[in-house]
Amino acid sequence: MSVSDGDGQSGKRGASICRIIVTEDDDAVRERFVRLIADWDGGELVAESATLSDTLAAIRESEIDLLITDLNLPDGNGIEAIKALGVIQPHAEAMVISVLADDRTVLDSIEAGASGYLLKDADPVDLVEAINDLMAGRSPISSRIARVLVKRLAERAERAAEDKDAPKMTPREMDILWGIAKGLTSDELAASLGISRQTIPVHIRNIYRKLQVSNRSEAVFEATRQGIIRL
Amino acid sequence: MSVSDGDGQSGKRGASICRIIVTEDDDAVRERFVRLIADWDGGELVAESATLSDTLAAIRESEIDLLITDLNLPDGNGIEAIKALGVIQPHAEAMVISVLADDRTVLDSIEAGASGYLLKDADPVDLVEAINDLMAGRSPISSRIARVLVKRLAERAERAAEDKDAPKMTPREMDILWGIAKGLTSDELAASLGISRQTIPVHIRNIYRKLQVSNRSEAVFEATRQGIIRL
DNA sequence: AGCTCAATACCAAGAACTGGGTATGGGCAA
DNA sequence: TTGCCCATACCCAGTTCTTGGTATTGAGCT
Repeated sequence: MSVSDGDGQSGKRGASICRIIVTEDDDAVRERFVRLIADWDGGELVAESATLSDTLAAIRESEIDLLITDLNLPDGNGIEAIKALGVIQPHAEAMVISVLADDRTVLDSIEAGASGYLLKDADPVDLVEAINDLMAGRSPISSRIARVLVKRLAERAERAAEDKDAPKMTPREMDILWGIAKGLTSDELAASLGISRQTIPVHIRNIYRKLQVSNRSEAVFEATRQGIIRL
Repeated sequence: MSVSDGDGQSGKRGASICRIIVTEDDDAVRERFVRLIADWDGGELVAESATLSDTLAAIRESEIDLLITDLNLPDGNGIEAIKALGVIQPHAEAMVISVLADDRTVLDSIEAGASGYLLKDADPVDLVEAINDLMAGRSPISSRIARVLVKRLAERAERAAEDKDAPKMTPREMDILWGIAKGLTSDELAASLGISRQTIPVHIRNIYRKLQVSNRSEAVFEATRQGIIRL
């Protein structure tokens, strides 16, 4: 199946040719990639490299649209190249092609700025389709890798679900809570909500009771910890 | 191309046949899915449904391994079915097949517990490969959908990077900061740190200056927001 | 109709916090 | 060594918070 939804050559780079760097220390694999790009009329290979330092040099010296990189490089980690690319040429995309699939590596790559991540395994990778995906603002990602992302996003939701037994604040109490988090005094709070300054302490006491705290700073801390206040 | 890395029928459900529910309100599309599953020898169709309520009933009444669902249902949102599945049959997997690709919908689906998300577009979807992926603990995800997940994970990293220019607190100031977050008064703080109560306000003022705030609750809020205090 | 609860408003006393000073010693870097 | 900064300590005046009351209105539920 094609997990990618294809719409061909269309891309956010418009009609311009995609300038590419390929970094891969295995000569055979790299040559295969290079040939695929050469046979394709939508991209131009700006540089090919087998080491991190060569790649970093190429990123500094040439304008590119796409970095395709392995992670295990003889002189370092491809993630460094992705980070450098994000700093020097923020407009460019980055894609990982690696055998690594552990959570830490995958998440580090994505957080470093990789938009695509293909697993280098039995299946021969259709590089051109992946490049088209990237240039069209999509993210070609192997299903094993995607699982890591899904797991990560789902576990955040689980934590939020645990917070569901958090005390329920009334709308007014939420106003007050945000106010004290922002450091407003009772007077400022009253003014900003258009109510009497005498009413503020009542709400605050109710908040204290619900959060089982006894002053403003502890309330802010607890409310944040319980996810009632999201940053 | 196959973005999925295939290893065929192997799955974490072992040799057992995969029990499936298909929910899709478009009769033609649903029939196509049903036929694909019928022609495949690795799965058994437990139920097919065109509505949310039928699906919820099926989830309650039948043991299943996989829910394949559309989101736009005549009587509600398929995400509800995914949530129900997570509660009633937590062992089961869920996959979305929808035309929707907006961030909110995608993230809600994943957070509800969907492990796969295929976009219903021009490309005919290879359902069987997607099911194999899911049963093997991988996540078949269209590249347009994957982009949403990548974006979300990357923006969290960006925020963490911004935190690096957070003001540096001295060890003592960190003690004080934690103390006020826990709601201690100056006296309690002095006692717990074994220093004079007169010294506390000095540290607090320094903290205020560094965080550019003017009271305890705002300090707790800012310190939390900037990652100086981790929950 | 009666009940509960959120939201509103007011008063007052005592505790806690804030912001303005000043000063000493210790450690670390230029 | 000098200078800077952290940590310590003290004083004080003014402001704000906390906590104890009481009470009215309207929304929602039984």
